Amino acid sequence: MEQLFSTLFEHIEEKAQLTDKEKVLIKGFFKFKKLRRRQYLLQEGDMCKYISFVSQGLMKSYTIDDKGTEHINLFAWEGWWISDFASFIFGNEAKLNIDTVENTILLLLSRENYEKMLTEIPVMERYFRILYQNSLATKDNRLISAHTHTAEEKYALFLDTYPAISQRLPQNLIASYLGLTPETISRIKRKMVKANT
Amino acid sequence: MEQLFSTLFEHIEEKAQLTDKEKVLIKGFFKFKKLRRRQYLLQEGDMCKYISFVSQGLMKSYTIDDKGTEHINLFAWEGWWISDFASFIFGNEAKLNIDTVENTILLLLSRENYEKMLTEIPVMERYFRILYQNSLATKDNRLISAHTHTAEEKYALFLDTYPAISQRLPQNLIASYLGLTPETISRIKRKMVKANT
DNA sequence: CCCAGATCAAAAAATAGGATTGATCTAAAT
DNA sequence: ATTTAGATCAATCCTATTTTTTGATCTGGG
Repeated sequence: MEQLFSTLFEHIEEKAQLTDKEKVLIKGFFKFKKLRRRQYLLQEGDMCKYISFVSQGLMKSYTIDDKGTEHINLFAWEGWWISDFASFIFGNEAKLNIDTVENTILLLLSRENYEKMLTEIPVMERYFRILYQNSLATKDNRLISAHTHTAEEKYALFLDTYPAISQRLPQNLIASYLGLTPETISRIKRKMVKANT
Repeated sequence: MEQLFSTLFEHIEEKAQLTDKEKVLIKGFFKFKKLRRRQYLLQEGDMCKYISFVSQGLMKSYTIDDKGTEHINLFAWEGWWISDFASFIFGNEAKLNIDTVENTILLLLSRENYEKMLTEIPVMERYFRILYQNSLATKDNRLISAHTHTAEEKYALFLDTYPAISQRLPQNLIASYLGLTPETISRIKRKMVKANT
């Protein structure tokens, strides 16, 4: 119970200092949620009522095209937030699906508690400002990479950027994230292995 | 789309007559939900905002004890309703978990629409009265059986009472429903086969 | 016209879910 | 005290589902 917040506090304290009093307050704003592997947190068309902090586990958010293919938008593991932001902020229907890749424990923050927390604990303004700023910056990277790199480069870059998480992901999900087919990844791998021997 | 309501209308019309006008009205009160195999509909601690009619598929509701063992409360297949009734009616936190055994299509009825439907379509009062009355009666059966029958009798009775659904359930779930271990069921089966040869 | 990568179909490999078996253990009923 | 029904634990087996790989063929942009 206690320990589930430690990931969150560590994460916050990378960006802003917290007093013990603040920590106690913060805890009060969150709800727990445990999800088994491959469970939905959010489906397209639902309202996204929470932003969720991953305390343990691994999730993905994605869209599904007309052909039924998943396009992964984001992976979130320990220390990441995940939600359909447009739906959470503006209250419209979610365009994203979110589900778990591994069994996951989440800390949920409702819109109401989010606002409350920001007014009652001003240092959290700073935390979220930095958080958003960072994710905006990486989102740009992602778009640039999509255009300028070959399949092999994208894959190598992914392994390089997220070595730990690559281990935890089946490679068809990596493919979906990179906008490639699983077959392509498989062939790239074979080529890479050969090149190394 | 149309056809998803046919199970519901058939089920209602076993208990009360409906005009075409009423059918159109009724449709308006429901939302669809599609769930893959092994997905949650409801978790302990959530609010149960809907009662759900199973249009296709198979679900279970259950509690989890301190040791992490599931105790199945109810199976619901085509033509059954499922929910955490206490949570739906009184608005407290759900004590039950509900998830799918097979891919399932549900018709969801919110508390608000439930009330509306009952006032706007009085014949539905009769439908639900009979429905509740019947489930109360079977619940008694269940309790009696738990005390008075041996494992073998319980299992045989289950197969006999729900021959069709037994086919669709893995036997560890039947075990959990009957308050037995999977091993015990396995041994009973072996015994029964022997006895028949 | 070439080539990176997609698409389609099938097969192979890896995992996960379920069922079975044997070996104890326990509590209630004789 | 002893029997017995059924639980518990651990290991193994079987089967279904997921994931990866492979080969063959197609496609659109440079």
